[in-house]
Amino acid sequence: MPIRDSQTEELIKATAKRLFFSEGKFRATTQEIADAAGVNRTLVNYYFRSRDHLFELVLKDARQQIEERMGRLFEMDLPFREKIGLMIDELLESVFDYPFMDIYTITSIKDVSEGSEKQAHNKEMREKISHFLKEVEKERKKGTIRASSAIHFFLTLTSLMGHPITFRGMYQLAFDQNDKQYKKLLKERRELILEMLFK
Amino acid sequence: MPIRDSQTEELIKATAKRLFFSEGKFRATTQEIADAAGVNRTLVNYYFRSRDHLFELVLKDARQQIEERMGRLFEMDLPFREKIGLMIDELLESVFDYPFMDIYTITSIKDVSEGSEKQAHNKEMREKISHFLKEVEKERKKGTIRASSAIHFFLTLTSLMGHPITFRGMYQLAFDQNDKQYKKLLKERRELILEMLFK
DNA sequence: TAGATGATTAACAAAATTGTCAAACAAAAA
DNA sequence: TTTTTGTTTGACAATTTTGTTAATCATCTA
Repeated sequence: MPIRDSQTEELIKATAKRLFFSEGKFRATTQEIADAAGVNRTLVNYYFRSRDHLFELVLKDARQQIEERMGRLFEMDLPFREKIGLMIDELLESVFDYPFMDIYTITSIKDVSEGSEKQAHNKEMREKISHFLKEVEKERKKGTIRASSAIHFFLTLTSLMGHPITFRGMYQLAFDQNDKQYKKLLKERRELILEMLFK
Repeated sequence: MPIRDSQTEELIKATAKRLFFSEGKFRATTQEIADAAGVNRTLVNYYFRSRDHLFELVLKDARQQIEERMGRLFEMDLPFREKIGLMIDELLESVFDYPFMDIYTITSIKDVSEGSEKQAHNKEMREKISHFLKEVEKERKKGTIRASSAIHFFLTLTSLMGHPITFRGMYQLAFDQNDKQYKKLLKERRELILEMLFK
């Protein structure tokens, strides 16, 4: 099958993405990736040079996928409370795909600080957060939100949204719930979170 | 220095604990551990047989350290709100020591489900949580807390307490804060969290 | 002082993982 | 059909990490 019609490259990439960031197997070997994709191990090198190269590519891909969605939301001109509501929906639906994305970020935070490309990603993140904090501060002065400062609002929001997703595996085990039950539980939290954040 | 007066064993254990669960280097090799402790690599094997053996030992150790403190708190006969306040303090002071403890738990959650010893730890955890949930439910019926159910209360509490600690590295980078500043920020959240949880 | 005991070390072997290479293969183009 | 191009495979070498072994060292005790 010449002339680049093979789906193998895409298959390997998708499989690696799932292993790394959906199942949290950051240490998956080339052999494990190849087995999961049902292809010969050498093909991983053939299409992606090295394991590290593949990892970086997939990391960038998954991040972009998440950030694009969230980015569009940030830009929208909506009442503040509605926007936050949409952010919660967004997380519940999309970030659910890669629950181990942010865990990787934490465990590699020291490496993240170094490296020019990572520095850039870093700066971009800080700017986005800074922009969001200003928006929150405006709202806070209007007196519609409970938090005593923009940072506290931000931390409360991300905590309430992120933690139950990050620790999903643990809580499903602890509460003895299957995927469907747990998702339902998280959906119930939408209004609950909004009421905690706003007066 | 014969007759077991060497501090090397303890030094290696402490160093490994720090690397694994304070710095999040779960993959630290025997060589890295030995270097960090300033001893010969072979001594890791001499005292602990294998790397896995050392890891399990240190994991058990760190967990016990955390659970003992939190356990005592659970047992105490105090007004509910005070108890929750103490739990928050506890986390802010002690769990700070091993911020990567729970991250390890997540990434190894599937392995955790298997293995008889791990099954036991699992069951113990579920019983503790179940006991706590009953206590919350009693309180909820009294009408002193906001949450619509014990599980929601539990999730809100752990989210607000845990998330800023889990993601400490990221947030310190994002907000450009040093350790002292961030700890101060977290202390400010104590009252804030209590007000969100209780009427 | 001589022997015993525990601590430390360097050298070695085994296993796992990675990346490269040349050969085999399949389908399209000449 | 033959050639070309891209794909797939097995074999190999290099590297990393681990755990064992035997030798050496230091101190305590008889």
